Amino acid sequence: MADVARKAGVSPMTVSRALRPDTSVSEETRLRIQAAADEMGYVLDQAASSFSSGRSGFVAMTIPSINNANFAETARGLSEALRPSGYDLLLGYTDYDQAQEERLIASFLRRRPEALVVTGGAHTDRCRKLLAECGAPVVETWDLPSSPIDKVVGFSNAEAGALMARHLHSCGFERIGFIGGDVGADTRGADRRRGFVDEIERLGLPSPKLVSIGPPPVSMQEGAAAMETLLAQHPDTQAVMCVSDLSAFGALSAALNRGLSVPKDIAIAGFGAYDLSAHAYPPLTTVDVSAHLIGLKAGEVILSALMDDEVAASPDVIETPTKLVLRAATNPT
Amino acid sequence: MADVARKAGVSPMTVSRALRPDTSVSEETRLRIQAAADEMGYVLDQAASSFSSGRSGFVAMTIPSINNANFAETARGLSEALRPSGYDLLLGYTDYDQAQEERLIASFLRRRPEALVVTGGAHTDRCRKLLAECGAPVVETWDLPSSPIDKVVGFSNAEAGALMARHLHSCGFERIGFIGGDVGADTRGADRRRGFVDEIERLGLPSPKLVSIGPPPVSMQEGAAAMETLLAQHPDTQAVMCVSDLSAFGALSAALNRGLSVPKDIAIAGFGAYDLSAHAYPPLTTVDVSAHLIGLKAGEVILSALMDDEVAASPDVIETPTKLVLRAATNPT
DNA sequence: GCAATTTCTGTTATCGATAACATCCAGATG
DNA sequence: CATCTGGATGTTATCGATAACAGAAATTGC
Repeated sequence: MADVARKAGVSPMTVSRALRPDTSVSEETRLRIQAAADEMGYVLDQAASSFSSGRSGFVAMTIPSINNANFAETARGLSEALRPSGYDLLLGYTDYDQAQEERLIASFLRRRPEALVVTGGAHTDRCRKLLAECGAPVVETWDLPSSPIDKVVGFSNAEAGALMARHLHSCGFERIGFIGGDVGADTRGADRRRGFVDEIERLGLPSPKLVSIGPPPVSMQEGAAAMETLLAQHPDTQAVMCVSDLSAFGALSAALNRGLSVPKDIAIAGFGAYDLSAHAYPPLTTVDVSAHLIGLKAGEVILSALMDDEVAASPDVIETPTKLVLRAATNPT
Repeated sequence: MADVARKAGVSPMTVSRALRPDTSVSEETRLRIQAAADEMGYVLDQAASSFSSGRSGFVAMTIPSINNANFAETARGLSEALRPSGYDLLLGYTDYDQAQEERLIASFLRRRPEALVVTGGAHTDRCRKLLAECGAPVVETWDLPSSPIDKVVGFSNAEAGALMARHLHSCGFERIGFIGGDVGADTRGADRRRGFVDEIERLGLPSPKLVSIGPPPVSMQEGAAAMETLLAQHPDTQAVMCVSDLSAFGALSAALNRGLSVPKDIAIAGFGAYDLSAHAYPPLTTVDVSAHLIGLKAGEVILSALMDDEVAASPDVIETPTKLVLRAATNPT
C-alpha cells in the first residue's frame, strides 16, 4: 500500500480511504489512486484490514447439509441479502450432528464473524454458551426455539406437520402413516412428526403408523425402504406423510415399483417443496416453507442489528410462512 | 492472550505455541495453558494470526450454483480433504456467470486464500490473470481445459456426451434428440452437446434434433417445456439425452403427462447421476462423473502443492472417471 | 473581508499474534 | 568432567491497514 501511495503521490492513509466506500477523498485523487493500484496489481490485504479495524467482514452460517436444496436456498437468500453490504459468507455444514456444529462454531468464532446464523434451536450446552457470549448477533433459523439464544427467523415444524395432518384428514383418509422423523439428530423432523401425530389423534383418527428411517440426511433410498416396510406391515394404509420430499420421492418410487397406483392405492405427501416434488409423477403434495425467504429475512435481521438502529430494530422473532401445496399425489378423486 | 499467559505463568509466545499443533511445548505446560484459556473463554483471533503469520488458512472455491447436488458434492469432497489440515473453505457461487466469477475471485483474493478451486476452464481474461498471478495454487475442475491456468481435476464433457451417444446407438435408437447445452454460459453443457452430436454423426445416424433451453441453472421446469417442444416438432423421436439429470427428470414428467410410455415410446437419458435419477420412475440412464471424488482429488492436489514436496508433487492434470449408468429409461426391450 | 465551517489529507499509535533468534537447562557422549 | 545436543521457553521486531486526531485548503455566511 505504501508503494501505491508513493506512486500516486499521497499518503498511505489516503490510499486506504480511497479504496473504501463512504470515506472522504476527492474524486480526482480517488481515481488517481485507483489507477495506480490497478496498474501495480495491488490487492487490499483483508487480513490486515480486519485486524486493524476489528471488523472481519464475515457472517458465519451453519447448515445441516450442504447437499440439500432447501438449506442451499436459505444460504443463497442470506448471501444475497448481505452482498450489498459487502459481507462474505462463511458457510459450514454440520451433518446434522450437534457435536460437529459445536466444533464448527468454535472454529468460526476464531474468525470473529460479525454475525452468526445457525439452523435449528437445538445445540450442545457449550455451543449455546459460545454463541451467547461471542458478542455478535445470532440468528436461529428453520425453527421456533422455546428459549432462543438471540434472534429467530423460522417456523413451527410441529405446526407444519399438523397442517399436513389436517389436509389428509380433510381428504377423507383414515389409515395414515408417517415415514421418518424419529431420530434425535434431526430435531426439526422429529417436531414435524410429533405435530403430525398429535393432530391426527386430535382429529379422532387412529394413531398413525410410524416407520423409522436411518439418521439424517434422509435419502430417497431410505424413503423407498421405509415405504416397503410400511406396505408390508400395514398394507391397508391409505395415506402417508414423509419427513421430507426426498424421502417422499423414494417412497413414491417404491409404491410405483410395487405396482400400486398413487394416489388411488396410497396417497403420498412430503415436506419442503423441493423442485422434484412438482415434477414427480404424480406430483407430490408438500409444505412450502419459503427457504429462500428465511435466508433473506435472516440477512435483514443481521443488517439491522449491525446498524445498531435502536429505532428500526427488527423484532427478535420473525415467523416465516408455511404453506400447503396441494398436488395430485394426495388427491383422493 | 497476554492475560492467558499471565494466568498460566508463561510468556505470550508460549501460549501461542501451546494453542497450535506441531509446536514444541511440554505437555504439562500445554495443559495448564489450555485450562487457563478455556476458563477465561479465550478464543484465538485468527485475523491477527493470519496477519502475523501470512497464512490465511483459507481455500477459496467457486461453483456455478450453490443449489446443485453435484457441485455441492464436490464442495463436500474438497472440504473433507482439507479439514484434517485445518483449512477453512471460502465458498462462493457464480450463477454460471463469468463476470460474477471474476468479481467473486477478486473479492476472495483480498482474503489471501492459500489455494483456489474454480469450476470449469472458461474465465474472463481478467479473471485468468488474477488467478495466474495471485501466487497460490489454482485448480480448475469439472473440465479438461486446453490451456489450464495451473492444476486440473476433471473430465472431458465432450467425451461424456459421446459416451451417451454410443450407448443410445448401441440400443438401436436412430432418431435422437438433445435437450439443452445451447447457451454459452454453461460451457460444460455445451461441450457435452457437441461431443454427443459429433459422435452421433460419426456413427452414421441422422443429426440429433436440438432443443434450446433457458440459461442455466437449468430447471426441471425447462426440461419439461423442452420435451414438449421436441415432441411437438419431432414426434417420432426415439431417444433423447438431456444436458443434466434435472432437465431429464422434467422431460420425463412431460412425457408421462402426455401419456407416453418411457422407454417404449421415448427413451430418456440425463447427465450427472443425481440421486433422483435412480428413483425416477422409470429410473433414468445417466453419466456418473464422481463429483465427490473431484473435490477430494482437488483437495489432495492442493495439499500436495502447499507441502511443496517436490518429490511427491501431484501431476498437473488429473482426469477423473466418467461412467455410464444404465437404467430402465433407455432400455429398449 | 474575515470568521466559521466544511472538505480533504497527513501523522502517529496501535490492533494481536507469530517469526526469528537467543537463552537456558537436562541429559547424553567421549 | 567438559562438551555437545536438543527440547522448552523467553525476547524483540514486525506484519499492513486503520482509528483517532491534527492540520491545511477550500468554501460559506454575514
